[in-house]
Amino acid sequence: MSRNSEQRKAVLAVVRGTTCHPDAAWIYEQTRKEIPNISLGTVYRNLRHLINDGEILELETGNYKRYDGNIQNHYHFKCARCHEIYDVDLELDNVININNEVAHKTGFIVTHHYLEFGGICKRCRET
Amino acid sequence: MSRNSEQRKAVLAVVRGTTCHPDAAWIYEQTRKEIPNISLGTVYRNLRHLINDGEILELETGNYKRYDGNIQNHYHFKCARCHEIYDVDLELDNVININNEVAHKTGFIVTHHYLEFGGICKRCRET
DNA sequence: AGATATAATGATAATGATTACTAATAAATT
DNA sequence: AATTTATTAGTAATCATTATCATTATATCT
Repeated sequence: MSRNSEQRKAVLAVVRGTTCHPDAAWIYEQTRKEIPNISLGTVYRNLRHLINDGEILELETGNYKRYDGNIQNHYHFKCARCHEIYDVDLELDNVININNEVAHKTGFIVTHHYLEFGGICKRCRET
Repeated sequence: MSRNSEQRKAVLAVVRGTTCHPDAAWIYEQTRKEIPNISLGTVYRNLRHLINDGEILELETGNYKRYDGNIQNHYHFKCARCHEIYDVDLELDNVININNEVAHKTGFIVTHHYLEFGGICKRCRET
């Protein structure tokens, strides 16, 4: 049974409190401002716990994982130059029903989809 | 300048010759059937080279990377139970223009998108 | 064809992110 | 208060990937 420790609350607050899709090292640095002696292993353990509970999302980004406190359905844009991940808050109505379309054609159970755009972000484009 | 070694040709042939979206270890095992003393580092080096040349694609899958010899535009389905990746060869006409839609709304340069479906595949569903 | 330059290789060491381990701690229950 | 057990800090271990380096092989240029 979950005990909702101070460490877990701190990790969740950090992930929920940003839109920068941070990695574990950044979350570790931030939580240390509240709990200076927190262990990096504790951060990883609580991130996994929060993912299993559906409280945060995990993003697969090659060399390391990043985390997202926004569990609402939304899309991402990843800049190929600075590697920053931006939220794409578009209402893509024409994307909504493609789960059903794929399910029908493949015979698979389709529960979700992940859509990520790639290119160059505005800030990188202007420099 | 590229020298198109036997090792590179073997790695490319292996990645092109399957639809299973293999990881580096599997590609290593397969190429060893042709070139028994090939080094794992050589496999990694050539995979990276082929990616930079646009001859194969790299898939980000959490703990390790997987590779795709199909560079045509297509989508994927990842089974949450067996973790197999299937090609989704649908013509999703309504998805084609979303790059432009996102570019217009964000001001970013949008060159591509990656769309992955998730759920349970047919084989896992039936067992 | 032979000489030269340099890309590529095999073997192994190093790296970096993540996970496992362990003894100690702290919170819920009795 | 005693007991149970999840959680922690600290550290070691793991695993995929990358870097290093001496050697080999291939393309290019006379």
